[in-house]
Order: sequence, then structure tokens, then C-alpha cells
Amino acid sequence: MPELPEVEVVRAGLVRYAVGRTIERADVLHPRAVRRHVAGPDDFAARLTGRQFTAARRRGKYLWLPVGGDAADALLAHLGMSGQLVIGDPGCPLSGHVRARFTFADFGPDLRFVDQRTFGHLCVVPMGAEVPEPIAHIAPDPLETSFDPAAFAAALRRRHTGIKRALLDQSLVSGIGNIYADEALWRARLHWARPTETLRRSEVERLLIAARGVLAEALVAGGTSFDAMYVNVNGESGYFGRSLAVYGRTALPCPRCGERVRRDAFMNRSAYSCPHCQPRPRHARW
DNA sequence: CGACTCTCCTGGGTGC
DNA sequence: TGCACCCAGGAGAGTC
Repeated sequence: MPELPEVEVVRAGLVRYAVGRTIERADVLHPRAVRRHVAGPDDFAARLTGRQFTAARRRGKYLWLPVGGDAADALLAHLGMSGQLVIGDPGCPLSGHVRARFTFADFGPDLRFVDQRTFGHLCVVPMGAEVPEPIAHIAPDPLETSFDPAAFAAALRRRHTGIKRALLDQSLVSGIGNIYADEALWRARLHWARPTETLRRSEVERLLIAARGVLAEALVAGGTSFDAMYVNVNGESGYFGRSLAVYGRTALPCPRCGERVRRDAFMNRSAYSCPHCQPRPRHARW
């Protein structure tokens, strides 16, 4: 699933393969892909046709590509669970899950938005501020220079919820999803249901170091892939999956102590942790 | 406003 | 073999 490292790998690929190119045609192949573009698929395509991608930016799991021209607009994208932005040969037939395609005036490789589970989306938004208005509520991510660790620690301890739920809240800290939340908590030796208001400063500090570490290492590895669900713009998979300590490793040994990894039901999904390194707190909250 | 649940979607896996 | 189910999960809408 694309989280911060995977989205950043895609962003870097877009800088290389899309920025500087002029869109000749935008085709929406599945209306759901542009459901957040309220004016509809035709308007979406019209707003991009003939315009040039001038940059590729990211905040958390959101990507946007400003387009040059009369209006200051940007193509905003979220990959959801299974979304990919990949380059392709315009002469080759499109696979079944291509939801949108952009062809370029230079007749070079096209850009395809592929999304099997259709949780991802694209829209064209006005670029007024530093960050597009629809994602103004998304907090900086832990690798951004504008990320304020002290403000994060204070906000975290004002919350009354479980630490994992807080890590997944993109308005508190962005870029972290189910995989890296579990991995960061394991590194920091914190249980996922630990109440945020009981966290000590030193524990928040440990958690931030853990989160930054796991995100940075995954980024270097090109992201996490379990299958072809996540790929870079060239269709290649990352290899961080082999470095995961607990995520998806039910009953396998904890790399630190050897205890068997447990899987708990959490918010209609899963939380993976080590029963020894991450003991359940007295007053669990989730 | 904060905390929390529900909903959207597809295809691979599983149990009967 | 077929079919009903379950599961993966990001984030916004909705509820209390």
C-alpha cells in the first residue's frame, strides 16, 4: 500500500518522466477515478489538455503536479490502496485497471493511472497557496523540514486516543499508514493501544526517531511491496518488504527477542506487535 | 470540536 | 467445481 516512501518514489519518477512535458490528451477511463473533481471527467480533461507539468510535489501521501498556463492549477493525486502512476508505450493496449491516461505532445511515453481497487483519485485544483486547498488539513510529514517535533509531541499528548490511531491521523502527522505505524511502534517498543495522553516526552521522542528511521530506510529501499500492488513509474517494485519486523508476520519470531508476533483486530483491520517488546498497557485505548 | 464508526472497491484466498 | 464469504485499507462523511 502506498505510504510516504512509496509516494515519494513515485514523485521522483514523475520529476524525471512527466515534468516539463505538455499534455496532448487526458482520457478518463473510469469516472470514479475523478469523483473528487466535482465538475466531472470532461472538465477534468479540458483543464489539463495543452498544459505543461511544471513540477511534482508531495505532502504525506498526496501528490500534485502544478501545470503551467493562464490559471495556476495542479493535478492532485492520491494513490489510495492500489493506485499506481506508471509510464507506458502509447502504442500498447491498456491493461484492465487503467483508470486515466495522459498522452504528451512529444509523442513520448504516456502516463497511466492504474488502480485496481479504485480508492485512489485524481482531480484538478487551483494552486493558491503552498499546498492545494483540498489538502490544507494534511499535516507535514516527519521527514519534512517544516515538521515541528515539539508541536507534534504537544498535540499528541493533548489527544485522548490510542497511539496507533493518532499516527494514522493525517492531520496530526502525515505519510504514515498501517505498515509503517506498526513498524515504528515496534522500533519504539510502544504498544499500539497506549493512550496518547500518558506518553512521556522521551517516549514521543523515541517514537519520532523510530518513525523517521523506518520511513527513511524504506525510501532508500524504494518502498515496500508485497506483490505488484505498488510499483514505481517504471513498474519496478521496492524491496523494503523483506525488512519488515512485525507487519504481516503473525506467529513469526520477533527479530529482537524471538517471541511470536501477534495480530490484533484494530479498527476493522489489523495491528501487529511483539507481546514481549510491546506489552499491553494497563489502560489500553483504541 | 473531538472521538469514533461507517463506507467506498476489487480480487485473491478460504471454507463448505 | 462453485459459491458465499472474508480480508486488505486511506480518508472523508456521518454520528454522538
